[in-house]
Amino acid sequence: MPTSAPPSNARERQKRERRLALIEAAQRLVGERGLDDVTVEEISAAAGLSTRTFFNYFDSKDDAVLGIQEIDLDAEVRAQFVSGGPSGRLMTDLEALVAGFLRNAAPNIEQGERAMRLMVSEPRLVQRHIAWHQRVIGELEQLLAERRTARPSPVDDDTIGMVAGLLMRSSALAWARSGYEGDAVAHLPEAVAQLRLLLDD
Amino acid sequence: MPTSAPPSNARERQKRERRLALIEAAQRLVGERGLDDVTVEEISAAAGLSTRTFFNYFDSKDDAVLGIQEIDLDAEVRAQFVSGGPSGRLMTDLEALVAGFLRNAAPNIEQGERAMRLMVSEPRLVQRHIAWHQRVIGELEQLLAERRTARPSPVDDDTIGMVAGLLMRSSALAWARSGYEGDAVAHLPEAVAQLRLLLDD
DNA sequence: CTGCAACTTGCACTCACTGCAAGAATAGCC
DNA sequence: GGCTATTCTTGCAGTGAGTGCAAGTTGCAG
Repeated sequence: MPTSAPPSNARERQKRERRLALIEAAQRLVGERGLDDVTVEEISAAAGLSTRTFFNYFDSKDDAVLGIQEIDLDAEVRAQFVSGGPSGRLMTDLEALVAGFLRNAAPNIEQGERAMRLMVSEPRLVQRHIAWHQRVIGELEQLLAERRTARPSPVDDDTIGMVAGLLMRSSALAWARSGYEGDAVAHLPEAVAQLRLLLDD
Repeated sequence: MPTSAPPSNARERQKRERRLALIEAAQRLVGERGLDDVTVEEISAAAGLSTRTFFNYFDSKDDAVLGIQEIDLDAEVRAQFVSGGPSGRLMTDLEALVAGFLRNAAPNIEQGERAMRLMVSEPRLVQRHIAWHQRVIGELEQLLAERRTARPSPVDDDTIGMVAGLLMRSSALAWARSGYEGDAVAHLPEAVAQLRLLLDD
């Protein structure tokens, strides 16, 4: 028996299934008809749930299409960053941290890919995707405050946060550009390289 | 007679006045009661206009609070960037271009400042602000495509666009941090410096 | 003064989203 | 198995954002 995915608990399993069903229905319908020609009612019905229940799972229609969920960073990655690691060089450690977030971003890689594809045709989703970065950055800024005691930096939190957001999106775009090879994390180094290239003119 | 602000045209003047009245009312009411406890109807009434007219001026309540408008880049700045200038080094020229956008971003500096203040208490506004960057970046990506013919670059458009967005927001934040000294453009070099500092670890 | 174009407004409508309270499913305990 | 506390779903009623349309109103040009 695998240790990872299925929590023996029957309640948790159904919760997960319903969540996935909603995302799946949302992505399919929006792909067919467009974001503004699909109602939450239709999505819910397609997933076999009530409209009201939809909003127990997602804050908005857009969130469901993107499959947005809470991000839970690995405790290990978190602890290492806070204590000034793993390398001691901020930019390098930031890259490791972003990788940690990206790894836990999408539980389902196909849904992540479909979300990326839909962003091309529905620009509003890009905005929501970027807005989601904000939440991650909020989490990150707490870590930064803690890390500062261990290892101060002259760079302000805002800049660090924005660069982290940029790297997440840039990785996702590189992933898309590659035709969705591997996962987004695999394209993080490429994102960093592009950024350095620009800064070095 | 000044060449800049007042277009003798009576229609244009009233349009501008109504627009400003709506922003002013929106910012005041939201400052007093919070974003979710103010309706568009109330804002419109406070500005002496109908609800329907409100939506002839702004796409959403949030846009009015931020005073968001179309960005019109100076033709000169635009032409220079497209033809590979002014310096020929991409990062430097990008900075000049961003300065051009920032200069035309807010016609009224006090309203810009109030918008920044409201973003602190209303996080949703930050998201809308960032979403507005997206529109600017859309404009910018066209310019990039044109510039490429004059002066190719190994850096992809997405990265350049995101860095431009980062610089705009970073400048605004530095401006806020300074206690709103001068305008946002004045803090652009600071934003660039912070970014370089981080990249150089 | 007159006809034209731009702008405002009211009206009716759709739909996202929320709070609440009642009902169904499940977990855990004996 | 049966009982109870908890959690989750759902219906209902409501608020308010945002849109299309058609009818007025206002400023503009000749």
